[in-house]
Amino acid sequence: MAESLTQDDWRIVGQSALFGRLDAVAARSLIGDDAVLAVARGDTICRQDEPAASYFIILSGLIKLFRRAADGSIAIISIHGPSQSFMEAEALTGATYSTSAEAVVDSRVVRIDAATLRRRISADPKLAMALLGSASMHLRMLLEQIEKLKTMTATARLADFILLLAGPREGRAEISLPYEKRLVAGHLGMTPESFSRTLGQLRRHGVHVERDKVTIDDVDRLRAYCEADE
Amino acid sequence: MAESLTQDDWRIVGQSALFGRLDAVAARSLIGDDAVLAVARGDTICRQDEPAASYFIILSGLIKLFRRAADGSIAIISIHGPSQSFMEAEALTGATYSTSAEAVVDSRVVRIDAATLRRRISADPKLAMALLGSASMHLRMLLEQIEKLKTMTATARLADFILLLAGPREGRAEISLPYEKRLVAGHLGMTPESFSRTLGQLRRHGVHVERDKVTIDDVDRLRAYCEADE
DNA sequence: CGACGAGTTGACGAAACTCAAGAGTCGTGG
DNA sequence: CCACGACTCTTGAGTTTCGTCAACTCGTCG
Repeated sequence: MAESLTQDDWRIVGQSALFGRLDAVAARSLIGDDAVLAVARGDTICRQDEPAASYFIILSGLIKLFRRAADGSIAIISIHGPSQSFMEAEALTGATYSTSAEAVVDSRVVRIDAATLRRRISADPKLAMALLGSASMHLRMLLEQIEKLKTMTATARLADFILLLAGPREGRAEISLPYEKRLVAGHLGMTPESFSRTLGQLRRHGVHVERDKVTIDDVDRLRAYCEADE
Repeated sequence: MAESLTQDDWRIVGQSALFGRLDAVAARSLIGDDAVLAVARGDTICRQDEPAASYFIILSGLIKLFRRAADGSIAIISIHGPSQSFMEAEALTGATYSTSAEAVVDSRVVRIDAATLRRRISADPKLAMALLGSASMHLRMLLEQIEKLKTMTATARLADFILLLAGPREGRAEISLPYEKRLVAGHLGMTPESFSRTLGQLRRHGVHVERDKVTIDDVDRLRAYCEADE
């Protein structure tokens, strides 16, 4: 289960918002030799409401964060990929995990001990700034998500998501969905059924789907629709 | 426009998550003598996407944070009261404000310079921890909000909100809405019309409304409904 | 082959928004 | 003191959106 980091792993850690501005020595001193956690698809990495003893950086794979509501239904909060970190704010403040984390596909993550981090932070103000930057980024992501949930229809949110995948491209674009459709649906706050229908409706705006491949006839046209809704 | 802090003001600042664990001397050194901003109802304190030069602590009144979407519609993110801080993460990381802030009623806030804070943070690791704690708390609030938007119906969200106001009380409870109904509606992600109707529907569950006074016949019954939805 | 899970599709109903009109409240100015 | 306008809140009617339940297809894997 526990391994040590490869050369490639260190490169990915170095690209993270947390360690990007830290020198390699400082980074290595925070990460133990047996810090790598290999998790299979469906494995739980940490559970909502349990004490936050560690935080994590993703080396490979995909991790979804979700919350379980009082009535048992679950809300997917976000889905993260390589070199992204999660649970740092919880671990640092000694709180409980505010979401559960589960591997969407087989993944590898680095587990970093919170107590060690807390000791280091007193000595290194740069580390504090890095953590604050990361927390600030997460705040921004969540704010955007709330804005979209409150102001956009499900159709618009889906179009927006596809456009996010398309990136800054123009004209025709072909992309593949990064993970299962039911997950995308949950991420966007709708049911798989609605997702399927909505995707069908977008055909009218030049979006074609086959399997997990999505083709956009004209990115700008879709973007225009998305902002105007209509 | 600019005043200095009264004795009471310092007390309120001391109760904030940011300065609660800091000694008074450290707090005073961060806050200038003319730091108090008196804002009238409707005044804007800062604007989304502008560079974050300061952050704020509320002394009195109510401040709403909101985002303007691409299509012009606005999403209320949160509403804060005395001794709560906002924009600290943005100010500290030198980013732009991720929401706009506007006074809901006549209010007084302390403006704190971000550059000063950034200098201090290197010297005082406690300050860094206080800021991280505050950011972590905000993250938690937003997560909860996303969970509720994704899993609860508007009716359940409204019931939940009323229960929040009722606090840990049991049995019969009479409370008054903290601010205009249209604001509450926006906060819960619905239109004023839906809010009005939904409030009417809750009569079936022992909720009576007159003006801004809300009476709950049996808090536990409402709580049960809220968790089961039904 | 058969079981399973993901995805799609259909039918139906409930939830929520829009547009529109009306009631009540408050402050201002004549 | 009253009339007016501005604003909030409510109510009504009609429509759209979205979730639910169910059946069915399809690909995968044993």
